[in-house]
Parts: sequence; C-alpha cells; structure tokens
Amino acid sequence: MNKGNVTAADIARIAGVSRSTVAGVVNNYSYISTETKEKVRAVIDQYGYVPNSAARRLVGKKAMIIGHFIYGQQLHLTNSYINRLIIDVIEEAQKSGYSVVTCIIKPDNNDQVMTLLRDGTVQGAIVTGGGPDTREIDDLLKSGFPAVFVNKLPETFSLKEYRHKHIVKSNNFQGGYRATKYLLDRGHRDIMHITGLLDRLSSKDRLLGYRKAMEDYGLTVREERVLKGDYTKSRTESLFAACLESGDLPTAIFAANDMTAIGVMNSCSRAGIRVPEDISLIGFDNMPITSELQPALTTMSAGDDSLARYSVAMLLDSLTDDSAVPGVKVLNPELIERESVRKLKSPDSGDIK
Amino acid sequence: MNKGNVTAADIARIAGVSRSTVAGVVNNYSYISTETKEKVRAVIDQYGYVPNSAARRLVGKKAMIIGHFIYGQQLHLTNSYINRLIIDVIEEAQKSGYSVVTCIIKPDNNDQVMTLLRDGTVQGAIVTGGGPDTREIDDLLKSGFPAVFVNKLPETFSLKEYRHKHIVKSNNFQGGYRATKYLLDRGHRDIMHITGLLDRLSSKDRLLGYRKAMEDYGLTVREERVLKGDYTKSRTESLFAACLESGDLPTAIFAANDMTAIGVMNSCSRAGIRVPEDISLIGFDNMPITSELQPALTTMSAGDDSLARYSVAMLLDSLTDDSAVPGVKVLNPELIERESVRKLKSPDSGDIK
DNA sequence: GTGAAAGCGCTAACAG
DNA sequence: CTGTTAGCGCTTTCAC
Repeated sequence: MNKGNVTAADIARIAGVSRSTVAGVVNNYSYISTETKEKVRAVIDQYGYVPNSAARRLVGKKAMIIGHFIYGQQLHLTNSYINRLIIDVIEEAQKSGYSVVTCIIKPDNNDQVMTLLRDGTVQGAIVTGGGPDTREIDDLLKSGFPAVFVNKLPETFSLKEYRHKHIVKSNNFQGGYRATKYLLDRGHRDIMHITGLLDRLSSKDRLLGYRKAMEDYGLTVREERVLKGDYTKSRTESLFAACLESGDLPTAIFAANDMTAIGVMNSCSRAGIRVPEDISLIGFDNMPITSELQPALTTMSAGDDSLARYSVAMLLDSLTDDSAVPGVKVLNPELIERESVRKLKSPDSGDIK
Repeated sequence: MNKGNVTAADIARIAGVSRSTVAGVVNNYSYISTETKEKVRAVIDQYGYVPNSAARRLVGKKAMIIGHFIYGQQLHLTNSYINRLIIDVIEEAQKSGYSVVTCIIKPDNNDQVMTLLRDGTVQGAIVTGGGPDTREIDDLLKSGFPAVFVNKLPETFSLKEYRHKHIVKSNNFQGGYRATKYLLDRGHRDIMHITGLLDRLSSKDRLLGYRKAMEDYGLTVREERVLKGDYTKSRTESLFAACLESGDLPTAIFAANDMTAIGVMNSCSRAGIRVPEDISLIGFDNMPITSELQPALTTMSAGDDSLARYSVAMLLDSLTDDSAVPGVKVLNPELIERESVRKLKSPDSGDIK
C-alpha cells in the first residue's frame, strides 16, 4: 500500500487543511472543531498516517521509551530472577504505553550504552544486575538522568550523589531470616546454610538473616554449617558431596537460591537421601521451575512481578511529575510453602552437644 | 556536570569551527584535516557531546534500533524457548551495535505496536511467538517493512505476500523423527508420544516426525500411545495418571516439550517408577533446567542461540544491503544426550502382539 | 579543507 | 477556530 512515509503535509493537503491543524487533530487539541477533527481523522486512518517519532522528539515531545539496563552476562545460565524481571518490566511499561529497550551491559559495550542514554533515545532507565559497575555509565546515572535502581546499588554508592534516584530492593536480610525461622518453627535446630557469592550484598544479607534467626532462637551457628557457595548447581554439589562424606548431616538446609537447592536435591537423590523425609530444604527466588519439581520446592519469593511494578511505576512517575519525590521501596520476600520441608516431631539437639 | 544537552553548535563555538565541521568529525569524513579532527574531538570528549538521535534520524540516518515482537502472553509461565530467545536476540544485536526494543503483543495493544512500527522507531522487526495474529500488524508486516519471522508463519501466510521476508524456523518434523529414532535405535519399540497443542504447527510436525520414524522401523502406532497434551505439566500429569492406572506402560516416551517430560518424571517418581530404569524419556526444547534435573533429561535442542544468531544476522543484512536476498533458514534440532534414556538389551515386542 | 544555507517532519506561538 | 511562521539538532550539497 503506502510505504509508511505519509507525512502530516500530505494529510493536510488531502484533507484540505493546514499542517498545524493536522497536528492539532493528532494531539487532540480542544480548539479544533469536531467536524474538522472527524474529517482529518478519516484521512489519517485511510492513509495510515503516524507522526514520525524522531520529528516529534526533536520538538520536545516525549518518545515514550525507557531503557532497562542490566549489568552482567550469561543471564540464561544463572537463570536468576532477572529473566523474569525483563519480561515483567516490558509488560508493565507497555500497560502505560511505554516501550522498553532492554540492554545488557558488558565490559566491552559501554560506549553503546552511554550513547543510548545520552542521545535521547530513552527518557529514563531501570538499572539492575550484579556485574561490576562501569565508571562511565555510573557517572552518567549519578547526574540528573531519571533512573531507578532495582536490587542494585552502584559500588560507589553515596547517599548524596544518588539522593535524587529511586531504589527498589528486596530485603534479603528479612528473607534469610524468615526462611530460617520457618525451619526453626518446624522444629529444626541443626540448620545448614549454603550461601551465594559473598561479594554480593544479597548473599551477605541472606546469610546475616540466617545468623540472626539462629541467634534469636538461642542457637550457636557451627561454622561447618555455613557452606560458601556461588549460586551454581555444580559448586553446590561438590560442596555437599564433602558434607555427605562426613556423614554429619543437618536436618534442614536453607539454600541461598533455588539453583543451589536443586543441587542439593540432586545430590540427595543420588545418595539415597529423601527430601523432605530425611532432610528438609528451602530455596530462594521462586524460580518458575521450583513448583514443578518433585518434591515441589518451598522457597522465598522476592515478590514476583512487584519488583517490576514498583520500578516502572516509580520511573514513569518521575518522568511525568517533576516534583515526584525519589524514594526507596523495600519489598519483603514472602514464603512460598510447598513440599520440601518436613515438620519435626520434637526438636533435635541442634548445636548443643 | 552537563545535562546531556550539549549541542553540535556548542561544540562548534567552543572549538572555533563551524557546525558542519563538527558533523564531519563525528561522522569521520575523510576531507577533514587530521588536526581539526583531533582538536574538535578533544572538545567533544570534554563536554561529553553525543549527537541527538532524533535529529539524525530526521535527516535520514539510521537509528540502529530493531524491534523484537512477540505474540503471546504469560511468557514466564509457559517458559518456552522464547525466554531465552529474548536475551539472545538482544545480545546478538548489541554485538553489531544495534539496540532492541522488545515488545509483547497482546490482543489489546495493537495500536502501540503499530505505532512503533510506523513511526520510525525501529528499522526492522523480528517476529516470534504463538498467539493469534492481529490483522493490523500482520498487514503492515506484509508490506515492505524489513522483518524476519522466527518459528512463526502468519496464519494468512501466502508465499507471494511474504516472499520478500526472511524466515528462520526449526525443523520440528526432523526433530520429532530424530528423537523417536534415537529411542528406536536403543531398542525401544513400544514408544509413547505426548503431543503439544495440536493446533500449533510445531506440535503437529513433531507428531508427524514420530509417526514417520515408527513407520520407517516397520511399526504401527497404536493410537492409545499418542496422548494429546498441551505443553503443560498439569495436563501431562492427568493424562499420564490414566495411563498409569491402566498398567499398560510403554518402555519409552517422547514428550513434545521439556515441561511435558518433567510432568512425566514427576508422575513416575510419585508412582515409584524409575527413569530411565523402568521407563525411558526424551524431551524437546533443551530448557536450561533440563540439565539440572535428576536424572538429567535427554532432549532435543532447537539450536540454542543459533535461532537468534540467524534472525539478527538476516535482519541486519536486509537493513544494510538492499539487494540482500530474502531466505528461509531451517535449523535441524540436535539431540542432547543425557541420562533419561536407557538402552534396552533386546528390543521388546513393541506393537506386534 | 571549511563555512553558509537548506531542509528532514513536527509542534507551538502568533496572527487572522 | 484555522493558517502562517519559526525553529528543534542534525547532515548535506554547494560555494569559497
């Protein structure tokens, strides 16, 4: 039909009005008569006219595009909650008429990202992910550029520099605490924790939550019960193999993420140890697959789509409303109760020898 | 520092040259003297000048943005290969300096997508997903707009209308055939197939491949051995429960996707049937989780990142090179051999009673 | 080699 | 209520 290059001038000529009238119709200005609007709109529809976005942006109109910038690579391998966040952010933004360009930041593509941020393609940014910050991008984000950080504080974070930014984060301490408390409440005393990468704040916090819960129950954590993992299944399995060999098994394990929990499940299965009959297990992240496992994994949910909901909402607010007050939204992980934890009849001796 | 609104005119003034010289430096034109380039470039770097993308697009420069349009919703629930494709496409495009706006097409957001396609935001489109086509978008794609369809042929597909489009697809027939043949080669004769949604071409083809393989081995397919599933775990489990009840189990099952295979695994586990000792199992899709299961699932890979590689390559080619010949790239699924299939000593009686 | 001028398609003042 | 005019920031002839 047409090649998509119908212009406002064309419409104006065909409809017998001026170019500004066409603009008025497109932007639905109130001072255009209803009949003119209808007439022009008919022509617009007929010719499939859509205002060129570059031209409107040039004259100061918003482009309705936000950026989602994710630090880190090998996303499908680590299979973290970020996979889900990517889609949730898109769906959430679309609901408000925004589109999102999702961008994966790697050590070698800073320039590309910088350009995207500076050349006006995106109006604002959602920033996530665990990789090391790149100075250039971090610097830019420190400027007045609208951004919300999701579960990510730049390494060089200082309250002063970032005070005009929004932050959405899950409370990993609380999550670790609740997970552990859940096990404690079900009678477990000898509880092992397999950590994630401890240079990540999230892992540290989950560990801290675990320790606090144990402490609150008057239990001392034996350091052999804290296995330093890295969120991967393979590392978990080698870690756990050593534990199996020693024959000194806990009654329950709090795994720092679901992948780790899966590693434990597999190790147990191979060793003839049953979950939850012989050992109870709780994960973290609520990966979609966890509900499909046998047994279904009890785990902590960082809030599912609420991370995306809040991030997008906060960003769009700050785009629309200049007076929007930057804020910090903390989401408390929720326990998803399934089948991998068993209630003990009477608490075992725990750490008290 | 600056607010990102440094303009070419600013740079020109500061560097003491004209605006067109700045443009010449930015675009690295050969007729600018090296010293001028260096001088101007220094100023550009210092002030962090980046040409406004809207302005350059307006004068006919490409914006280096492509769209990835995905029909369908609840993507994280069905957990198909599309989740991975989304990321792979982004990474692949970024390698060539392109950014991608990923867009999920739902029944109620056609307008938004139409606009994105028509207003010049994206130069080209990659189209995927299983949902019902929307006429408006389909129409547009039928026009001269550069697009590649990945595992998706519009319902109204006709070779003539789409002959200028690129198509990347996995050969599901071949995949079904190879999966079944693998089981046959390992001595299985009584092989069940649990299908996906049969209104999807992919499911139909996988079923056809299964039938053909059986036929090539001189076996007749008993129709009770073809269970009509819908790619979900829950449906699979209810389907398989009936089968378990009857006591008439096959020696091997070819599941139309990994989720279905997982459903079978769980059902078996609950019924005390071991995989692969009692029953062999092969899936389809090579979801990341399949390697982590116990036993690790043997499955068919649609080519992992090669879908994204080919799609992006084809699209970018057709953007850069007008004379690029549209083509169809068919990817043959590959067998990922893991632990869920057992080799039978001697073929059982199969369907021959 | 470099600068001046035109114009991409749109919107926003300002006249009428 | 509608048309005219002037840019938005950039690239690109075309003179110099």
